[in-house]
Amino acid sequence: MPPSRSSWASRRRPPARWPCGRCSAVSASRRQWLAATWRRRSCDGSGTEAVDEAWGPAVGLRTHWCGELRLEHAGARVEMCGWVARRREHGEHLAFVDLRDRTGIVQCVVDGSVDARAEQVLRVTGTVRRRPEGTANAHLATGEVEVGDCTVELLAGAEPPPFPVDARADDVDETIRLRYRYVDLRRERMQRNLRVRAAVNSAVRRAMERQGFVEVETPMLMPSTPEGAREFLVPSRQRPGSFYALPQSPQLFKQLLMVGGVDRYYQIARCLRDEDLRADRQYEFMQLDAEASFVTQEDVVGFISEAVLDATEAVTGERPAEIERMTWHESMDRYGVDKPDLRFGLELVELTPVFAATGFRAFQAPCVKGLRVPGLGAGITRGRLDALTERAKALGAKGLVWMRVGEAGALDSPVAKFLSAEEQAALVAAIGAEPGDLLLSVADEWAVACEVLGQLRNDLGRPPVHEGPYRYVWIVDFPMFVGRTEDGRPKPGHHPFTHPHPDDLDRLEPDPMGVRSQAYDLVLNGWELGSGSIRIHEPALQQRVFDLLGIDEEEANRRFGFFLTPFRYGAPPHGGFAFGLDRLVAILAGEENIREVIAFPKPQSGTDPMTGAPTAVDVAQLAELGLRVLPPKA
RNA sequence: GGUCCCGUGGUGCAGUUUGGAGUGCACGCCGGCCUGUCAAGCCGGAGGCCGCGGGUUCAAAUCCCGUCGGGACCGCCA
Repeated sequence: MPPSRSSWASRRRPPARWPCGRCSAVSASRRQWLAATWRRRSCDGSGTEAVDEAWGPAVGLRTHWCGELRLEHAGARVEMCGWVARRREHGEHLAFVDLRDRTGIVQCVVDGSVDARAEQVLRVTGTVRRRPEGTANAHLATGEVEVGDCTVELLAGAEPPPFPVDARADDVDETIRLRYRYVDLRRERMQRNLRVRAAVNSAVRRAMERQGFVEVETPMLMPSTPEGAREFLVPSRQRPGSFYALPQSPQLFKQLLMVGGVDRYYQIARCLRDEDLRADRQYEFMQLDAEASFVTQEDVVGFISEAVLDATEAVTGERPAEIERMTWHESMDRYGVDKPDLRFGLELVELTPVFAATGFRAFQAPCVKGLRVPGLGAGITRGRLDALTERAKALGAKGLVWMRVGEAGALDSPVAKFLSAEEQAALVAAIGAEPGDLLLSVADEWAVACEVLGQLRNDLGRPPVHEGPYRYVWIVDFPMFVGRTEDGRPKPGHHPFTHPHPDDLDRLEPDPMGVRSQAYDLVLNGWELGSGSIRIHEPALQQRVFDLLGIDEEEANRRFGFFLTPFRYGAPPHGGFAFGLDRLVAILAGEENIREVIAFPKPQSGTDPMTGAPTAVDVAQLAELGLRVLPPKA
């Protein structure tokens, strides 16, 4: 069932300052286009009014900001600086110039002609006045007033912009937007996203400091640790042939800060990973990184909850309810993923008991899971059903059973004839089927059945990022190990320093795959914001875990030596967390793609259309580093 | 490394299925007109190696092969 929209709708009201096409002089086609634009803007992360305040004093070449002028300013002599958003000339006696700065747009009236071109930089001096009767513009925050008797001073000329500097640029090829990012950033959407980001950073800092955390910076140049993500390497000039690595995260250093008695550390840290880019991944990204000593998992969860709830409130003006908890097992069982989107229902239904004694071979499996999609059964095409089946197979299922629910609960499905009347009735009852529903089912190992249906659930029901409430959830009790290596060793689910769940310590050796860890993820609307854990601080326990992983003392010292030695000098119990600020900002700004909330991001290719990076470098520069570039592979 | 989608004046799109002159739409740009517009309006104009290379053909934006660029996803991201 769709998420409740009532509270959301009131918060996400359309920003009245956008044109809606009701202006009489606009042609029919333009009016249609404007209306479409207005609709699009109206649901595009506009619940961010809380950040549209506090511009600071207008000083220097200006006395006021463009976007702040209201009726109360009528009569004031004002000076403003900005870019020409729009010019409307009416012959030699009257011209309008819409001047834009980061706060908004105001209409300036020139009694005469003006040679203003788009995106020129102007300083305008004039007098604020109420607009003449009938000429107010309800779509502009400053629409009740205008600046009259204007004189215009040209501060800088401008070539025509490569794309319209307004909402139309949303449709422009992203490479072009990035090549001219300095133009793109003038747009309201980009300005708003930057302010949302700043508000989140600020709120997070204040929350951490209020809770006694101290900001400490950690090195960007560190030794390479080939675990996990691929690293960026930096060649050493003084020691040719040796390399630094840029940090994937401050993980190791923050634990050393705990040994160092800092007790509560946080940092808004830049992290770098040389992995392929995605809508939610950049080479370089920002994390709130935190660690605390002498604390439990509950304490860490509390600290971080405070930070993200503060950040949410700072952006939206509303504080979400306390963040709920869910075990990893429950999340997989009910939603089929470890990062459930709780904005919509479509929960997975347990059907194993229903088919415990079935004669239908496809359902003779350790686990049978079902998904009821209300109303989708009516009118769905065979092609769509085939596509769903293919999707399920691509996700690892042996197949997908689909059933359309007809009148009186009759099941329309290629496999209906294999199911007894009792089984069909029990299925309808268990899953709560109604006429018109589409039922999907996967039978397999528990994990496969859950994961496949969980992905289909997202495919079929997940709302756009800017819709619905903010549904944070903590996923706890992750398994300590996930899968096995080729030689049968368990693989760590989080990282090898994660503390096992205290209740499971005795099962570590006999049943490692059944051991839970004290690792926890924070999830918001189906996005994994970040993860954390209580760390192992006892060398003996660390050795037990290394033994399980097949890491002997020699290898441990070689790989983690600088990190393990300090733990012999008195390491407090500690744990921490890190979450991705770019992702949090994107969701709070209503953006599907974190590139929209980064001032200068890189596209999927990893190259920068504006600066050209990465570039070749001079041979002499390489020689100084003791490097030579191999010829390209044939 | 893989799968799929997209490259047509400065921008966004039609046109490609079924080959027939760079054919069209909206915006922008340049010039002119216009005293209340507001993503102004009216008139006129300029602007194209249809990403690039090769092939098929009398003829290629269109069909085929390759390549480059961009995007989404899988792998990857402890």
